[in-house]
Amino acid sequence: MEKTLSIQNISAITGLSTYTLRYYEKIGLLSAIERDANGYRKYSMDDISCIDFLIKLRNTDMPISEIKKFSELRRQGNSTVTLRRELLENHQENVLNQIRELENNLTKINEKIAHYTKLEEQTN
Amino acid sequence: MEKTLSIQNISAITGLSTYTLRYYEKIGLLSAIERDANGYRKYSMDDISCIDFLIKLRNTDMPISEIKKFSELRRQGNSTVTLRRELLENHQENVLNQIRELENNLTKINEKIAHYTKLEEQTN
DNA sequence: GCTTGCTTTAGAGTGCACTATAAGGAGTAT
DNA sequence: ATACTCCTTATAGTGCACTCTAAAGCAAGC
Repeated sequence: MEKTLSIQNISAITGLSTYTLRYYEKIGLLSAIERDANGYRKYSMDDISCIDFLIKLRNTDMPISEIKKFSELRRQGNSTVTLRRELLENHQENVLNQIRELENNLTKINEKIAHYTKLEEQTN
Repeated sequence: MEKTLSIQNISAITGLSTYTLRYYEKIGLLSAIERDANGYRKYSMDDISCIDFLIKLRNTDMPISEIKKFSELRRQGNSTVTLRRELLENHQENVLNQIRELENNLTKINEKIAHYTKLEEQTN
């Protein structure tokens, strides 16, 4: 009685819609998922890890084209570990820049809030 | 001989394309820009500040619909200062959450890089 | 055996934020 | 006066990342 995970299960676990899960598979972000006798998708625990990681890449604004490259490298096996590391290190830099820019912009927003607060105090 | 700023100037200063500048004005992110005798846009220093700030809102992922609300409040004058402050404070929270989530995801990316580095060391 | 509810696929549609095109007007240069 | 280069408007097109629809298959319950 091994646990088989349907597309609905995976949708509930990952938060991605079933549409998105099929879409990601079709465009090659996910390796072809195993099928049962009916042709229904049967997800493994390993598939869940993959999906969780690619969600993190998406959430840090890696474009789908780049995630696809990463997935293809993974499918090519151990010989691509260095390329995968390099791809992630490049992305790491992007994420750091994103954080820095958000922080800079946040400072300006804070200044504006402070300005408005001052105006409110003057009006009272 | 006062300096008049054309749409090209503003494009160069702000980094937004002329298309985008006209688009932002049309949908109401920018208050109607002054025109010269030929109907050409004539931007003021104040317009530049407005544009610079709305670029910061965009860069922190405020949707255009929300920036539009903010711009409309500004146009309504001093009585809306509190509403504008509240809108920005709400956005401030969003930006903080974005930063936090990026940092969490970055941690996972870093872990993956460390994992790959370890694999590379074992292969050597 | 038929309905309900899941699954499959290919392909169409959506929403956001631009980005480009087309048609025409005005100012300057030759 | 004609070409060039800017500007204007309205409107059409693009790219990304989904999101949904349509048509059909299978399987359990009544």
